[in-house]
Amino acid sequence: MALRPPDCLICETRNCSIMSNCSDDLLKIIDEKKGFFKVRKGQALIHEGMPFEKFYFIHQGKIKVVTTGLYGKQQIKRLAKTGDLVGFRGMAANHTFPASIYALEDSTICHIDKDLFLNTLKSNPNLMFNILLLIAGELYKMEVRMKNLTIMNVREKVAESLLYVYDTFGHSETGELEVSLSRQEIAEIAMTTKEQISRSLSEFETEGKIRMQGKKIFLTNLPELKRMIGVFNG
Amino acid sequence: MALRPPDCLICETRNCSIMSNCSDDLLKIIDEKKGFFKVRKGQALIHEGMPFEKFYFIHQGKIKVVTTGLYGKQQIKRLAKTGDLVGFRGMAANHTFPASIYALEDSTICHIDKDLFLNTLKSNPNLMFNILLLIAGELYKMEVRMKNLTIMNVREKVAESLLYVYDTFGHSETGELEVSLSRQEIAEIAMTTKEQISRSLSEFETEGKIRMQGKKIFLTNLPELKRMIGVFNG
DNA sequence: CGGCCGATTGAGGCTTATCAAGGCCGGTGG
DNA sequence: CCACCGGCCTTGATAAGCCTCAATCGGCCG
Repeated sequence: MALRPPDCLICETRNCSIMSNCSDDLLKIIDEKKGFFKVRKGQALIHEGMPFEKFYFIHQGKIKVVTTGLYGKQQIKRLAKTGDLVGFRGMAANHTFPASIYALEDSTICHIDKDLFLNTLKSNPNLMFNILLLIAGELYKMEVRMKNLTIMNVREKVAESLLYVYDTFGHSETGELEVSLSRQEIAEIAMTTKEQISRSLSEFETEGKIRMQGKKIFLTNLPELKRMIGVFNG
Repeated sequence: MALRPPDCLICETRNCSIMSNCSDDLLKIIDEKKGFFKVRKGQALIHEGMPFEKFYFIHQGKIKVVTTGLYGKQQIKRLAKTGDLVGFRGMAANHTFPASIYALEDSTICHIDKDLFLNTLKSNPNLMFNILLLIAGELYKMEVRMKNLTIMNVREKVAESLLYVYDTFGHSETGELEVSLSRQEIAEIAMTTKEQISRSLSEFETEGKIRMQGKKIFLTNLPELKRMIGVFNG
């Protein structure tokens, strides 16, 4: 369990991440200044309300972003995985983190100082433009999700959430979701209750839309699930 | 009703808008290339699904951003006014506009070519950084709003929507909302029905939270409204 | 003055959250 | 190896909140 940080220049996530078109010189600076740590499944790497001081990259793993709303209700705003940049919402939210982030499995995290990263951006318009596109994309996805969650009924929200997990964390060739989530966690994604998740999943199984086996969930009929939420092109 | 476009260099919205730290040279280029038009109350300036080709600035007026969801349900995603940049979500949404935009009152609009604006950004890191912060701010606000709309009950959503209109479009010294919205429109902001809006507004009036007079709505007790939605600091 | 459109108010029914009971499964200790 | 325990999941019953439909009201304009 060595804590030797990975080398940015040969990081396996470099090619797919936002840093893909970052020059070697720039990366070398980031590499020297970056921090690195591990988090175990279930542990938090960011606590809601903490001052915003760093940007975080998921070097390896899966995380959930959780906020607390009225009456203490928990909501999973977002899921992220290896290669994703997280925590940048602190930039806009009065320089505190608007949400907590928990590891869904043992994960490794790199982080760099806020000011260093922002200065890097300013001296590198291409990188900044990529970040801009990234954030604009997040905004677009969030607005679509908001539209869905405020209009859909429970069954539709559950279907949408399953597809969201499927798209975000991937799946085996049998359609099995590559993450283990409790009913409560799925409920916090779909903005409903754990009982409704149980009911909907049971219904979906009898309707042949999914298959369950222990804690595993297989999406065996994607077109049907997509049709439920108004996606008609397979 | 002359259609002479305003001069960017002396535009009254320059100081408060995103273009505030744009150099005169840059503004001169934009000024020469920009388009300008008027739109009457109720008319659309952007139609959902249109190809994304321009960025739009509200030179003068008030607008609503509307999307259509499952079963044709309309939702008002956002309100904007004089000086605001609108339409940039098309950037992320596969280069089509994800929403329609309607004028809430007679308004004047400036627009510039997408590529010209993006090139301007790339050659001006400070401006790009401001746009980045703007978008990050929009993302943050959208996430807060999503949390609210998915957790709150109807009364709370109506209170939240009234405060949103109040903050966005301003108010007279008597607390009167400076915009005229139908019950249906308020419902599309709060994600409920026009009947529930009627009921909630009547209740709020008897509870002394607001006052109504014809089509006018006065927010006469802000602290009470804010307390309803969990804002305790006055 | 009449008609039309939006707002209001009430009644009914549907969806969903909540509460409660029972089942399943994995872990632990006898 | 088996019994027990606790946590999570499932399923059912109930109740509350909300949407829908419908009737009435009120203002505005022709």
